[in-house]
Amino acid sequence: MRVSKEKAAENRVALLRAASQLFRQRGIDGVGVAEVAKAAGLTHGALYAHFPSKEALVAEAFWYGFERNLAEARAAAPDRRPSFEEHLADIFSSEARDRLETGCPMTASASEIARQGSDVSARFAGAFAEVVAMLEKSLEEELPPARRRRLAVAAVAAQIGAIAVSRAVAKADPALADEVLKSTRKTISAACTAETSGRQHQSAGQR
Amino acid sequence: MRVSKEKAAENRVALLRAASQLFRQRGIDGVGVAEVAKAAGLTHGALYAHFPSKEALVAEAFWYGFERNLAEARAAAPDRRPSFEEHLADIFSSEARDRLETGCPMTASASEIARQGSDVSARFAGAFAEVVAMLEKSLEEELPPARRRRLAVAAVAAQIGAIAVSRAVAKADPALADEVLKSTRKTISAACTAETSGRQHQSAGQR
DNA sequence: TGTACATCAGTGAACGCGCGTTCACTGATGTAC
DNA sequence: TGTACATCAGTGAACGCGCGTTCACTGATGTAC
Repeated sequence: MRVSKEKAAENRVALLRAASQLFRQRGIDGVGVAEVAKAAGLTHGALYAHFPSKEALVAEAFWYGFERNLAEARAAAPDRRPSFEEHLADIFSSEARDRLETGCPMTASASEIARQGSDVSARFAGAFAEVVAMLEKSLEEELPPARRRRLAVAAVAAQIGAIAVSRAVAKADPALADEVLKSTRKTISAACTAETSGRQHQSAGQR
Repeated sequence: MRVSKEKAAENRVALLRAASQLFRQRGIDGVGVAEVAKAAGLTHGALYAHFPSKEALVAEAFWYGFERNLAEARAAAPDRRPSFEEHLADIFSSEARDRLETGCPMTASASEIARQGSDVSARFAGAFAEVVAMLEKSLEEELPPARRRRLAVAAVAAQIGAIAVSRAVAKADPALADEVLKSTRKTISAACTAETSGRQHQSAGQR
């Protein structure tokens, strides 16, 4: 039976939300289209009225989950811009690790993305660039542009690795899981301090 | 038909090698037991004479692939111990990124491991600890134990993230893929330099 | 050393199940008059 | 505003296929005499 345009749009969002959460929780290959549709209150056939294939759903759901988290983070602190250290405290927290199905889609699916199509790869690259830009802004008064960018890129990559490792060892060695987050965060933080203070004499010897 | 004990042992290794390569290349959920058996020159039934379940195969294959790589790396430089910087150049290289099916099982499956059982988690934790120990040794003359360990843990976590991100964005943005490796490596390297030179005054203000 | 036989690695059919995708159909929505 | 009808979101059966696992069977190996 046909459904109003508003209801159809709602259903589309419900599909994206269900897909995004399930993919983060159990992996892209670990969840079928029928389960996604069911979680959204629909049948699998309806899904194909909104997305041409699972691959397309994966790409859109990745972006949906990412943007939603980013918007939420921005809404949480609307007036002031968090410092680099505050960002680090946030993204390297054990809460960020334990929040699987509502966490960042990049950290949830990092090693699976490489096996997806170029659409998904493009979305991942876009999300990565947005987070890097956010961190760069928090370093505006601390470092010149090139060094800001280098540190921001490294921080995001290191965070994705630290969370993935922390999750991977959590079952077998919870203490190690916490240590990984703490050590990686402190090391990125130390690199930032080093760049900030020892800027001039280091740039002379580098190239 | 029964087979000699030597042949059976060879077959077991063939299964582990095939499983290890295929899982790294196409993901744990992306490869079935029948395909693994076929790649090893056997039928799927034979696999269950060696491993009680796919989960068990995953755990053993992970460890097999990891140990084999480590042994190879050690055999490549038997007389001297590589420096920290040499390790970094090695593990953050674009070759390490592009060698998917023979690369490190940790970087290949990072985000998938969290969804596996505790056997696999334990193997991952063991592999992580071995690589950390190797890096710690390369820092023996540079830093006191606690700082060695912190930097080594951070370096391995950051590397796993950098390779995963580099692979994820490679299809959509090859330049970004290279930048991620380079920036993360330089940042870890900078943190090492900072720890080495500014050791004393920093440890006083810390705790 | 030669023979009889238990062992067991490997085969391949079969199990129930879920996968992604297609499609004829339904019936409320939205539009044209 | 009221009526006729085209549109199309959503349904659910069906497609071929591969999944992990089980099991009766085969026949060379390895052992006991």
